[in-house]
Amino acid sequence: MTILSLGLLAQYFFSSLIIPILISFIQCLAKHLGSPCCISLNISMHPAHSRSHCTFTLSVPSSSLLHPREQLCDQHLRAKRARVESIIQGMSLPPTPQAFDTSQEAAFRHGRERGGEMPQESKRKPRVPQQGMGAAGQVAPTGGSSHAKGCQQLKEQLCFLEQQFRWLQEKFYQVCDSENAAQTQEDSEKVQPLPGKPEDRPNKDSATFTSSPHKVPLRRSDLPSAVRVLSQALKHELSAVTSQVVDSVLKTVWLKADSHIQKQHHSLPMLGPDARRESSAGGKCRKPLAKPSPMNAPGSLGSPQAEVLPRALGKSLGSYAASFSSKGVRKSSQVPSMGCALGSATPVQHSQLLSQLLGYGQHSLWGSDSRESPSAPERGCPEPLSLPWGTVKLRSSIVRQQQHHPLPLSPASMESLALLPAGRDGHGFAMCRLSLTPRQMQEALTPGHLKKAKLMFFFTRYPSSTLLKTYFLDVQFSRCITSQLIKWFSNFREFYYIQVEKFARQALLEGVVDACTLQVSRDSELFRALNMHYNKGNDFEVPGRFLEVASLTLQEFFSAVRAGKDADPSWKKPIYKIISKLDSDIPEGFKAAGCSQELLHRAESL
DNA sequence: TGCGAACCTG
DNA sequence: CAGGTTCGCA
Repeated sequence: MTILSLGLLAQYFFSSLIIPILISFIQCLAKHLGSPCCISLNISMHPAHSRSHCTFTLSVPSSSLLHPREQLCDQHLRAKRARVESIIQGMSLPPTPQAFDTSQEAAFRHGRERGGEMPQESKRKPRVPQQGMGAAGQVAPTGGSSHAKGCQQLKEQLCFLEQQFRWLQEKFYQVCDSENAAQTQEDSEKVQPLPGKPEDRPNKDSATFTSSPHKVPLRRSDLPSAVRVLSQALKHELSAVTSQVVDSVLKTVWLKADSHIQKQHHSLPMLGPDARRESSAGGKCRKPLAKPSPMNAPGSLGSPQAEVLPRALGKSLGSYAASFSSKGVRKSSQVPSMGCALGSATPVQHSQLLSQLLGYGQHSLWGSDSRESPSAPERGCPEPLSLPWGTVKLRSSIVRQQQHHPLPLSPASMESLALLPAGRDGHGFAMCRLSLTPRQMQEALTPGHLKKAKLMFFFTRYPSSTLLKTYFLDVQFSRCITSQLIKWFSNFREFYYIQVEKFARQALLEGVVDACTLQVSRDSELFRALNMHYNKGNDFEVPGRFLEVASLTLQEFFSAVRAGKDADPSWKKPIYKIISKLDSDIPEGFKAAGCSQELLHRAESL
């Protein structure tokens, strides 16, 4: 009996993330492979350290594990890969479709149908994944003993898995080490996996894991960005590995399930291109919001997160912060509480994801029937956190609802917004932030964020993505999120320019001669239209600067139209250029955590 | 070629 | 407001 003992990363991530997935899949796999190649799964979680340590062992009959651990080297993997590739080549034979029999097969078929990407998938040429996915993935039955082959494949999967975990573990410590030079030696010792002595690991891991994940963040309450790097690096790696695990195990089961299957082999659509695309570093996200993939959660952060970090924004209170009145002092008790509550929904969500992928109902194999995450404190965890991942589209309707029922904020209620602790520098926020798991930052934009963005438009019409990241600190930025925010402002500008142009033409028709006479005041129709759009309910005092910008925009459009420049298809470009230089600083209050939530909460409570 | 912005549409 | 397309730039 060969034991693969996988020393895991901090329980925080694995017990809630990886373990449930692995357990579920391997159980599924074991069930499917049947007795001759039975897999015994032994997961021991130390009760005393249930939140800090766990051991995960996979026991596989030695008959199916032919290679010693030493052979996990790259050369071996390459050899296997070459072999697999040769199999694939010999596999391109006429398919012999066969009906699915077992319930699981039906489930897989279901999952594939749900994926709905069969046609494209079959066209897609086989990917050549980087992390050895190929070795695990595309093995086709050649008609021999499927069980034997299944076991062989399983063995390879496990080897691969172990390698992945080890790599991930090292990654983790690398980040930790970079954080804490004092611990470098000690940690690096622990990181070194000792293949020959799996039994040694639990203790070491235990010692390490009980300290690192908790100590590091808490000790560095003054370094949120550093912790952010850590968390995001971890998320990225976890996602990648998880995705690969899922892919490889599913493929094994799938191939095992239908030894006569054919074409579809190339296209195992189960996880489809989405999952892979999402998990691959720097994966595209062309349609970020159309089909929110659950897998986009933590790991789709292909973007260099380091970019986000330089948050040492020098910008002080903008010259227009005056638009927020500034009396009264915000009580410390009002420190934004957004996201502070710990959500333990992760495993559940993963299970749901897996269930759906496999075509199971929500109440099946994974034993998860709760749709809602364990309720987080209402105040601390507003709506978004309890929603399933990435349901941005869903939220759009929420936005609409709320926009149709605007609840005006009293000027007084806005005061505290301006006085929110200046972003993450508030101690409470820093601590809160550090206690967030990667997942507890918003992974999708909420109605509150939209409202905030609209108000920000009064200050900046052309925010850079960097600036947006600066002002949406509670958002887990990904390529998708960034593009959505950018898109929002694009839409805002579109509406803005359309309105201004409309009024400019109207002024021209009304016989206005001097462009300088066109001034936008709070009484003007143009302002009302704009205010209605960006500040519905008039619960925010629009900065005077915005009136100046609007006036200038109006004059520019007026002059351009009067000069007949609108005959040029791109006659607006020069105007855009002018206006883009008129952005002003955004009040620090907008940076505050929970700012966007408060905007809505306040509206709701009034 | 990839990206961002504008443009158009629903 | 979001999706899709086009265009210009690097």
